[in-house]
Amino acid sequence: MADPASPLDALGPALEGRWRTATEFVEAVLKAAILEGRLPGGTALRQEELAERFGVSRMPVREALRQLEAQALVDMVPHRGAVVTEISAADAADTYAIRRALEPAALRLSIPRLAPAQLDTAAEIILAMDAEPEPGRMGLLNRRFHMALYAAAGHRRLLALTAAQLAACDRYLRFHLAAHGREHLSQQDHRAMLAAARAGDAPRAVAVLEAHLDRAAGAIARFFAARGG
Amino acid sequence: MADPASPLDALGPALEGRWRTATEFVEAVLKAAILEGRLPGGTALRQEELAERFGVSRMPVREALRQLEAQALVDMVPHRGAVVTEISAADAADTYAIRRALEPAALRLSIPRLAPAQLDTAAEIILAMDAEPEPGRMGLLNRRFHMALYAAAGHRRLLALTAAQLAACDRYLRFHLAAHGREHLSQQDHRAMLAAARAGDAPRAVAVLEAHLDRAAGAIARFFAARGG
DNA sequence: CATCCGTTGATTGGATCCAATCTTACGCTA
DNA sequence: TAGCGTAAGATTGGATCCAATCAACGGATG
Repeated sequence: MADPASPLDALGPALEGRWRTATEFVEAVLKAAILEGRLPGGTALRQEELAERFGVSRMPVREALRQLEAQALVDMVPHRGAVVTEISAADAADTYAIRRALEPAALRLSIPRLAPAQLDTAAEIILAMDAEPEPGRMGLLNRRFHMALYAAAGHRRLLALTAAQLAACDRYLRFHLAAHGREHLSQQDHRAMLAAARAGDAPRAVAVLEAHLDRAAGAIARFFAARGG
Repeated sequence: MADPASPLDALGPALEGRWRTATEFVEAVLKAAILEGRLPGGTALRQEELAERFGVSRMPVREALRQLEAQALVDMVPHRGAVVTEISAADAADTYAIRRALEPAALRLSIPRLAPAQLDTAAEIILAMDAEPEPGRMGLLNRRFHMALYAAAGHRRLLALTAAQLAACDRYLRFHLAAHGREHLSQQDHRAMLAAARAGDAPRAVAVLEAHLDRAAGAIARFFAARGG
C-alpha cells in the first residue's frame, strides 16, 4: 500500500473541521502543507495520487489545484500537471515587495479606526507568540497579529490580498526562524507597532512596519545568498 | 432556441485566438465580457447555460468560474452558483486603494531600469489612445500603457497583481469616460508620467501617478455619490 | 390567517468514463 | 554511436451521469 516514501506523506492529518465541499477540504489541507513547508517547492502534485489520499475523486483535486494556482502556491501547465511553486531569493524579494507596498497602506487606513478590542486582540496574540514553540503555528499567529492591526482598514479586497501575501511569506518564515533562533527581534517590532497603534500614531507605526519588513526581507536575502552561493 | 433576451447575449464574439484548453477559452471570453461591462454586476452565471453557449460541457465552465472567482470578478456560493461581482462605490474605493499601494511601488522599482524601447512603446500607446474611439479598447490601451511603465520592475508577482487590479478598474473606467467625456485629462497625466520616466525622475513620476489615481478614484466616487444618492 | 413542514424542481458538487496530450523508451538509420 | 521517429504508457482535459443541496411552492395544522 504505502508506495514507499511519497512526498505526499507530509500532507499531515485531515485538519479537523467542517467543510462545505470536498474542494474546500482538499484546498485547505494542501495549502497548509505548502505554507508550512511540508510540501517543498518542486513537488509534483499528481491528481490521482492526491485523490486517493483524500478519499475523493480527481475532480475536487483539480478544482483545488486551480484555486492554489491563483494564489501562486502551485504552478500548472496544461496537460503536464501541477507542481508546488519553487521558492527562491527572487520570489521572496517579490513577495516582500508586495507586502511592503500593501501593508503600510492597510495600516495607515486602519489605525484611525481601530477599536480597543482589536488592539487587545493583537496584544494577546503577541503573548501567545512568546509562548509558542512550534514554528508551524508561529506563522499562523504572526499572520493573525498583522491582520489584527489592519482589520479596521475596511476595503475587503485590500485585506484579502494582504492576507494572501502574508500567508505566502510563511514559506520563508521558517528560514527566518532558523537563522535568528527563537529570540528573533520581530517581537520587539510587534510591540512597537502595537504601542504606536494604541497611541494613534500612524506614521510611527508605519515606520516600524516598514523597517520590520525590510529587516525580514534582508534576513531572507542573506539566507539565500549564504546558501545558494 | 433563443431564450428570449438572456443577459448572456452580451457575451460577444468568440475572441478569435488559439486556446490551449477549453477552460482558458471560457475564462478569457467571460473575463472580457465582465471587464467591458457587457455582463453587469449581479448577473447570474448558470453553468449549463454557459456551457451550451460555448459549446462545451459544464466542467470547463466550472473551472473558468473558479478562476474568475479568484480574480474577484465573480462571487461563488457553494450549491448556489456564481454571480458577476457587484460594482459599488466601496468596491471602487477598495480597488483604487490597492492600485494606489501597488503601482507607485512598481513604478519606483521600474524607472531606473526602463530601457528606451520600453519608453517608446509607452509613447506609442499614448498616441493610440488619442486615436481610439471605442471605450472597450481604451481600457486595454490604458492597461498596456501603465504596465509598460512598470515592466522593468522585475518582481513577476508584483506585476501580475498590478495588472489584475488595473483590469479590475476597467469596470469603472466606463463611468469615468462617461462623466468626463473623451477629452478627459488622463492623457496629460500619462504624458507627464512618461516625461518623468524618460528623465529618470522617479519621485516626480510617482507624484504624478498618485495624483492621477487619486483623481480617478475621486471622479468615480463622485459619480456614485451623484447617482446612488 | 400565519406558520411550519414536506415535496418538487432546478442547480450545483462529485464520480466515472473517454479522448487528447505529453513523456519516455525503444528501435531504426545515417 | 548519435540522432531522430515512432509507439507505449502515464497523466491530464473534457464529457456524461449520479447524488447532494437549495429555493419555491403547496398543504396541513395551530
